[in-house]
Amino acid sequence: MSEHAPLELEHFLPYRLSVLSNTISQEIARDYQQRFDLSVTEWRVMAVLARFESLSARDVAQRTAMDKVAVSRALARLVESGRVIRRTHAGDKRKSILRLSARGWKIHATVAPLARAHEAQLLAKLDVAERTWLQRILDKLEVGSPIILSARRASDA
Amino acid sequence: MSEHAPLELEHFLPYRLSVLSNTISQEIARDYQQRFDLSVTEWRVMAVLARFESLSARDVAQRTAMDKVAVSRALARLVESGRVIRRTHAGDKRKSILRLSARGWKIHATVAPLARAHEAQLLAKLDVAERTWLQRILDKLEVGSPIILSARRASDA
DNA sequence: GTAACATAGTTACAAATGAAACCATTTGCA
DNA sequence: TGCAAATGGTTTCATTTGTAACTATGTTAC
Repeated sequence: MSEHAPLELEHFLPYRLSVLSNTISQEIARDYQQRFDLSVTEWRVMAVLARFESLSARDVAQRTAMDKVAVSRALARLVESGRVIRRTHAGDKRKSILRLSARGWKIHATVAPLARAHEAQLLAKLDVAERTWLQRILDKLEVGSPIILSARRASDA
Repeated sequence: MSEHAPLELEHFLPYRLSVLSNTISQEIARDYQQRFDLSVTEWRVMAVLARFESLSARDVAQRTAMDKVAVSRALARLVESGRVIRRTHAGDKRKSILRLSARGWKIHATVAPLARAHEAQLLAKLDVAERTWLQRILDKLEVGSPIILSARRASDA
C-alpha cells in the first residue's frame, strides 16, 4: 500500500465538510442576502446580538468565531443601516455596547425562522438515530479546536 | 415556545459545520501554504490531477466543486511554476489536457501524506462506531446537493 | 506619576474571490 | 454550407477578505 497513493478528495473528510458547509451556507444566504441586503457575517452578528444583550464588538467576535476586523466591518454597515445601535461603554471608553434596533429585531424575526427552516430541511435527511450521533460527533470534533464556542453566556460573565 | 426565539448559533448545524470546516481547512493549509507557496485551491487541483490523468480544466472544476474561474487561475499559477503541464487537446482545440509534472508529483508526495495525517488526527477523536455513522451521515447530507462529487471516474468516461 | 505594555476597535493596503463579458472553437440544425 | 447557439477557457472589474499597522484608552509596575 503506497504511502502517497493519490488522495481521493471525495472521501477526504476535511474536503467533504468544506464542500457541504459551503453549499449549505450559500443556500441559506440566498434566501436573505438580496432580500435584506445582508451578508452572512452581518447576519451572524445580528444573531448573537439577538441572543445576548449588550455585547461589545470583541464579545461578538468571540461568539461568532469571526475575527475582529470582520466584525468591525459588519458592525459599521449594521449601524449605518440602522439595524444595530452602538453606544460607548461608560466605564471603558474603548468598548462599545451593541444591541439590535427595532428595525434589527424585525429583520431577525424574519430571518431566524427562515434559517431554522433550512436547518430542519437538512436534518430531515437524517433519521433520529443519525441526528443524535451527529450532535455527538460534532461535539467531539470541536474539542480542542482553537475556537471555543460554548463560552459562558453573557449573564454568566 | 416563540417562533422567533433567538437563534443559538452554537447549536445551529449550518454554523457549526462552517466553523468546524474552516478551522480544519486552515490548520491543514498552514502546513503547506507557505512551505510550498501553494493555496488551498491549487492543492485541490493538484490532488485531482494526481488521481486522474489527463483531465481538462472543466473536469477539474467538476471534481473539485470549484468554479471554472477559480480553476483557471489556480492552473495559471501551477503551470507558471512548472507544477502542472498543459497541452492542447488534439481533437478539440478549446480543451486543455492537464497533468502533474515531475515537480508536481514530488510536491504531491509530500503534501498528500501530510493531509492524510491531519485527517487521521481528526478521526482519532472518534471511536469506530462514530466514524461509521459520520460516513453515513455525510453521505445522506450530501444527497440532493447541487454538487455531484461522486461523478464517474475518468476511466469510465 | 509615568513609562511600558495590553486591549478595543478602525483604517489602509494587498491579495483572493465572484460575476460578467469576452475570445476561440465546436456543435446543431435549417 | 452557413449561421446561431453552446462550450472551454481567460480576462476584467468590482467587491470581499486578510494582514499589519495604527489610534485611543486603559492597566501595570516602578
